[in-house]
Amino acid sequence: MSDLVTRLRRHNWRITPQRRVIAETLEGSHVHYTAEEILERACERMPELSRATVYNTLNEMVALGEILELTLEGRSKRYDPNADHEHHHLICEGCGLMKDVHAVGNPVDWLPGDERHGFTVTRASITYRGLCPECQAAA
Amino acid sequence: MSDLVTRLRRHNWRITPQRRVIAETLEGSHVHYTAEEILERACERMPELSRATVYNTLNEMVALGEILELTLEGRSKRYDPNADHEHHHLICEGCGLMKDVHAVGNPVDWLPGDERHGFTVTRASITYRGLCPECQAAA
DNA sequence: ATCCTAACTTAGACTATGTCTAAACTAAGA
DNA sequence: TCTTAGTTTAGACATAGTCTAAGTTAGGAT
Repeated sequence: MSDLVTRLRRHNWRITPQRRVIAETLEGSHVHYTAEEILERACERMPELSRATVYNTLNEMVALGEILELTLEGRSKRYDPNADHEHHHLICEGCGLMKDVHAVGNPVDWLPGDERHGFTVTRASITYRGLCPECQAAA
Repeated sequence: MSDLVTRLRRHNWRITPQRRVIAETLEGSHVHYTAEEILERACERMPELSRATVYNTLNEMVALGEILELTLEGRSKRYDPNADHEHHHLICEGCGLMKDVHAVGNPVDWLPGDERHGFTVTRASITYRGLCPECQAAA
């Protein structure tokens, strides 16, 4: 049973078969898929599912705050079902592998007042880069 | 005289009129333009400049390490001529205004060893989000 | 100076990613 | 059953960026 589906239902969101398949595809993964990858995987269970429904559904889940949209390099956005708790991302510069990570402290605190240019700063996300164990071995 | 042009020349890079215009357009700005914006502005000085040359030139300058490519939300990449010293970005969630900022300390130090999953972590960039003074007033 | 070659530039075709539209379908209440 | 709002669909459209093939240019060799 998908916990994401439960959370979505609380928003009085109609849980159609299409939306259920998309939510379960997202949540069942430990990597962050692109919309096209989600379409491809969801179509294995529901072949008539359309591209537009996948894009619409992902955008709506982002708007509801139940999943995160990640804009990283490479061309396409990726979707992270883990919107619950603060986390950052660690990306391998060799192969593109991505991991969720947790940093100590709040990065907002590391930004001095005179660097804020009058902004109210509400959040911060950190993208760490390096080489994963496999790519270190290959180098 | 463009300092970026000087740095590019050191890479034995042929400085053509097109490349000079692109470099000077980049460097003259305090905002980070998209490739299309650079094309548009550079064309004011050199109307026959082609889109392909702008994209090629920007990609080559990124590969040489002389400018930074920023992948932020919104659909297009932006280019930052200030590759020299470490800095992060602060973005207004209201209007999209972006500022370069400097945080205290090195974010790599805030990532505990057991959160590194065996990666060698070489760098980190922080994206701060909030509301600029104008958007606070409007809210 | 002229030739040669490699580097550079160009227009436009092509690809990838994502949005929009209009029509059809579905579910729930009157 | 009828109505209505919400949902889904195919495909057209939009945008960002890359590729290709041909033409141009710069600079070294003769």
